[in-house]
Amino acid sequence: MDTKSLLIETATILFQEKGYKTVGLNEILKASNVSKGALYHHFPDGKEELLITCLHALKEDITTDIEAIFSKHLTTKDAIISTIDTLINSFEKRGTITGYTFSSIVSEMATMSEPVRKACSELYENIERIYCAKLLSDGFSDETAVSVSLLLTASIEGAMMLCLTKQSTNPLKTIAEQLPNLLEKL
Amino acid sequence: MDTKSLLIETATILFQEKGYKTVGLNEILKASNVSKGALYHHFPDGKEELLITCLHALKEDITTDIEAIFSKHLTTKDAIISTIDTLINSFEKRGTITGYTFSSIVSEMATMSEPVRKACSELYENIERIYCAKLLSDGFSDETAVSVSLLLTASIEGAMMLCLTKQSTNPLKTIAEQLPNLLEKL
DNA sequence: GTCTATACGGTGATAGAC
DNA sequence: GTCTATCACCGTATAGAC
Repeated sequence: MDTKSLLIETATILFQEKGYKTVGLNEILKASNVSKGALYHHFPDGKEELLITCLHALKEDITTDIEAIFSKHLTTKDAIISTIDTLINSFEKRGTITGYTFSSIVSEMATMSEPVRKACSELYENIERIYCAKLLSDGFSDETAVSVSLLLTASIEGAMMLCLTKQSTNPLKTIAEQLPNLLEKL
Repeated sequence: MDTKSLLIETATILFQEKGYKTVGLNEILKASNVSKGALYHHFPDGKEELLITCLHALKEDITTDIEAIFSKHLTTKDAIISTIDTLINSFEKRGTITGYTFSSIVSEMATMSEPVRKACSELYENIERIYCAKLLSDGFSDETAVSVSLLLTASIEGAMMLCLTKQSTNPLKTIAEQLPNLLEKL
């Protein structure tokens, strides 16, 4: 793999696991066996440019993954359960959730850097768009679809936070039980 | 006010607004007009001890505030709407949410420091306990009350994250519309 | 209890050889 | 394109006077 891709890949994992400020350039460099000079060659604006590039790459990956899950299931209900299952598995394997969340980056950087905030915003919008499309195909009205897709995104993101805090997958499991309730009874 | 309380108060606000790593000791000291020597007199273990103390104080404050709101309303539905309204007002006034969330600290520190993780965990448990008690008094079963109180906590926390990202209060407003739906149709 | 001055490590970033 | 050496700066933490 080329140096730039390697940098993006390792940095993405580290940022997701530990947040932005916590991860130093040296840590990324050591983990990827790349020199400081090479990094600044590919990312002249340094750490923040690297982060934004990571977020863009992450957007593509997440979109692809969730779309794959959603195309495999007929209803939003089934697709959401399957999505949450994937998150639970990821959490049980790695202890942290990588690949789907970036809450640490949002809460650290949303108020500090406008470009980063925008990149995060686009990411959430993409996720909501997928949920929304499925809800529409389920037969929900435009308005409900938009509202519910936001509620789904919020509750999943919040549940991941609770999983991190309680160091348990129970929060995700609980909402996986409760959310279908909501989707059926609309 | 005594130095120690002043330190806790200003640090709490800054940590909530900007996260843990982002806020330097110097920034806290300058904002509170306290010297470095005084800080290390009151908090010999430094920054992390200060953070944990802040989280404990925050737990008391949040518990008191939410309990006050919940005692003013008859049903969980009304109480939750009122709670979310408070959050929306706070967000519209200050631009960031202080006083109720600490997501930045959770996502930054949960995997890094066990004592901090524990303090955050206690905070969430307190909030969920209040929700749960009200749900029981609404007549829900034990099991549903526990599950729903977790879903409420998760969706509110997640919605605040989305508000931060989108720089809008719409996410909170949307879930304020959707959650009653869930509470009625159980 | 509070102050100032200082220590020391690590940070992001740059320069220049190859 | 990649390396090493070096930069200035800021972080937390400490020491000792008052």
